[in-house]
Amino acid sequence: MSTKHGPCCDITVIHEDVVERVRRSMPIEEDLFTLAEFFKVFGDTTRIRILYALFQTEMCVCDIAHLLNMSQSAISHQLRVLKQAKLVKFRKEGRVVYYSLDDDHIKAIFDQGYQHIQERDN
Amino acid sequence: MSTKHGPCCDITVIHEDVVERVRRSMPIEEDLFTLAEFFKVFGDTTRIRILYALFQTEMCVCDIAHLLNMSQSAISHQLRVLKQAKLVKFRKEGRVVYYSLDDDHIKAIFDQGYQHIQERDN
DNA sequence: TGAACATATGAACACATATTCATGTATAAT
DNA sequence: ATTATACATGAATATGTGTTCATATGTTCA
Repeated sequence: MSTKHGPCCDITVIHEDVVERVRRSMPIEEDLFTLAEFFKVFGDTTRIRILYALFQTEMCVCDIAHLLNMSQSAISHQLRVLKQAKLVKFRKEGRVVYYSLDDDHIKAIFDQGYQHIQERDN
Repeated sequence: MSTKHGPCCDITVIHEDVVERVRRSMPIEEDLFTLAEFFKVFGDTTRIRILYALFQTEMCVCDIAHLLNMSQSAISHQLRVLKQAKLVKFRKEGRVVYYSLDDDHIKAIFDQGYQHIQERDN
């Protein structure tokens, strides 16, 4: 294992060879950004609660708002985020809009998250 | 399907029965919060990049900083977040601190995320 | 047509968060 | 001991984000 030292943009590097090898294995920047953006959607309690609700059945906006004890506007804004991430889809029936899940991976991702947390908090 | 209407905290409810049924199926508030907190950790490009680097090998702080072309301080702060989430562990060797992954689910979660994104962006 | 209603949306505000900067701590080397 | 090094950390700052408020849009019903 090399023990080279050297500054680069004011940063000391200890294992130049390791850094180079890892650098070549890294996914492209754009993909990493997209992945982070995707997980950011799950990083909010309100959106998590909406998704868990939709695991059970499709629901209209005002029912979700009632269920979560939040304003219709707040829910609508969050549904837009979920819609943009293509995690939910919707159908209109008159003036009522019913939202439902639009992805099979959500449950799997949640379960993986739960597993980690449970093992972690022991 | 019932079509009851009624105000609750200024919110109209259309399907009272559906709301009640879903409410009973919801996980407890604390778990949903914890899960959101967990996913929040993945919702940042820097942390995602660190984790991808550590998929390859353990690395010390300054090497990670060099790899990602960021300051030592910025990396150190983010490593603290990853450490608190128990996603990485570390070992000290003199003054050098080597970080590595501390969870088997990370790769699986990332793969699920990638799958969704790939299917979505077609 | 007009009123009521379900939802969407832009702007404002409050709060969270990522990075920088300065500095502290611990270890190694001279 | 003193200096240099690798990392950690608190404070400050800038940027991002969630909710509220007001209002717009589109549909139903009288």
